[in-house]
Amino acid sequence: MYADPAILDTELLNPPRPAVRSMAPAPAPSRRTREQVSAALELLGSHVKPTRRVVRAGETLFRAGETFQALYVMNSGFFKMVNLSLDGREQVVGLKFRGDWLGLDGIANGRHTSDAVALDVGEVWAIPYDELLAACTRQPALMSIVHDAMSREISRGRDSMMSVCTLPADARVADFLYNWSRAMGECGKRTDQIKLLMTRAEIGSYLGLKLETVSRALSRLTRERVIDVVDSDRREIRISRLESLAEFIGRCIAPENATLQ
Amino acid sequence: MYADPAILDTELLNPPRPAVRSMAPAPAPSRRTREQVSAALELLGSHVKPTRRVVRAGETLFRAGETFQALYVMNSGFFKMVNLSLDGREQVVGLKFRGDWLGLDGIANGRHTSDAVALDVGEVWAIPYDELLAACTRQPALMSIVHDAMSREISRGRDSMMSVCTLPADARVADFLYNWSRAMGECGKRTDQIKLLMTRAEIGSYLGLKLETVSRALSRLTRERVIDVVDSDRREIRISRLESLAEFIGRCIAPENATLQ
DNA sequence: CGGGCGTTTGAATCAAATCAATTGGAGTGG
DNA sequence: CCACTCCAATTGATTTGATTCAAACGCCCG
Repeated sequence: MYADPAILDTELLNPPRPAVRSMAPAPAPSRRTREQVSAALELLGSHVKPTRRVVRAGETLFRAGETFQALYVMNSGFFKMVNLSLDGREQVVGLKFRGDWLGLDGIANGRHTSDAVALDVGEVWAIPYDELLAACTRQPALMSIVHDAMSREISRGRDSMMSVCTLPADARVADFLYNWSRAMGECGKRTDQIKLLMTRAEIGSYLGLKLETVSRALSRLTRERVIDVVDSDRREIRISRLESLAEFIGRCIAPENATLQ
Repeated sequence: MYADPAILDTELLNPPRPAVRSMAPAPAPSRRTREQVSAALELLGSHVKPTRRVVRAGETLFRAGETFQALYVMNSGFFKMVNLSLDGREQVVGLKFRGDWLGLDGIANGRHTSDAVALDVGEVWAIPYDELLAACTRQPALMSIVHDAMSREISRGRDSMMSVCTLPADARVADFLYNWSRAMGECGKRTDQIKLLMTRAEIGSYLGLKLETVSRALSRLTRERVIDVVDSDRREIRISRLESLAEFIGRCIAPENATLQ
């Protein structure tokens, strides 16, 4: 994404690649469709009997430290995953949408390692882990679904890492909006107007920024007509064209090329 | 880790927790023993027939964009995972040690999303994914191993995120050394003297820092007698006491408390 | 011996954090 | 209804931690 053919493959950290490689098909953006998610949920519902649970905004599904015994699949709603280190540092380390699984990090540990906090009303399906394992051996398709979910979480984590480590503040916020909008698309919701369910502080936490920096970035995006803050409480954002967000990011990375050429 | 009872649970991003919660058992640090890893490898070897492959330093096991068809389990050696975005940003997004799995992010995609580059000679076991799936249905214990590996990768990714987003540069480098040393322990190697197999630039990339910043951090750690650069090519690091690294991190977070009290 | 690369270190610069003040709702209670 | 507080957000001024730019060193290798 945000392709800019000007700069490509610095070969800084990697052995030189074969020339063809730049021509290789773009790493597929791991897009899921609403239908795929629904199909997965359906399969799941028919092979295990998940306990449906409705959560309201602010409720906590589980907390770090609690013993792990069930996974949760989101049927609707939004969650943030919050990590707290022993020395008191706290961070939003992930955001979850429909079709995502919660609690995967607990499998290896026997304990959850973060808190799952609902950002809105939603429904999750609780699946005791041992039951899931049993069902997976009977139903290989189910196993694939679980693996896919875990794999996707790994990829997303890396993308976040990339964003945080290689993008300046403004671009990071733009990237955040871009991804949120895409996620809405995957849930079958509108992508051109999104409701941020977090405070600036929470967004900042997720992006490794302070709340003032997030606010300034949003102001700049508004000033440059990339977004509109449709208001009431400043959390409703209109995105005219999704590509303009990508372009904005490109401008942040390769500045002053606006005048160039 | 790096517990400092002074600051605890800011409740900034979270609903207030029940008071007992601070007393809950510390989130288990997901420690693996050398024996656990060996047992897993053994089970794996006896239920699928992995193709053993020896890689030499600098070799690439797979590249982003290649079609995914096999997973790789490390029996020895070290790998870095490198992501390259289309606009030319490049980053080391993960480090892998014995017992770790490579390529998990490809499952959901059908393509690998990063390059796996060996930092040293090592042996990996290649396991075609479809064979693994088949074996998992026959052998539930195998499935658990795979899930554990994925789960651990998810947790580790979040830990990295925490480190990058909430620690200042010096502490990040210290944390990096701490984790590397722990990882060596899990491989059954010495933890008090470690050989960094990366340049400062690579370490910086992994930590979201520039190479000069990494260098300065290492200098400071040396000056404060937390580490020794045992030299030749500056990559061999002696760590007298692992706890002093944790203490150093604590000092970075809560400065000037040295004089306080 | 000379060139290249990784590293260290200093000085200048810059992006983001910090500090601080103001606004504007939402909710409360008189 | 208005005065009140509380909290999220915005914006400006200032500071600071990390980057950038630059120079120099040591080491390996042809």
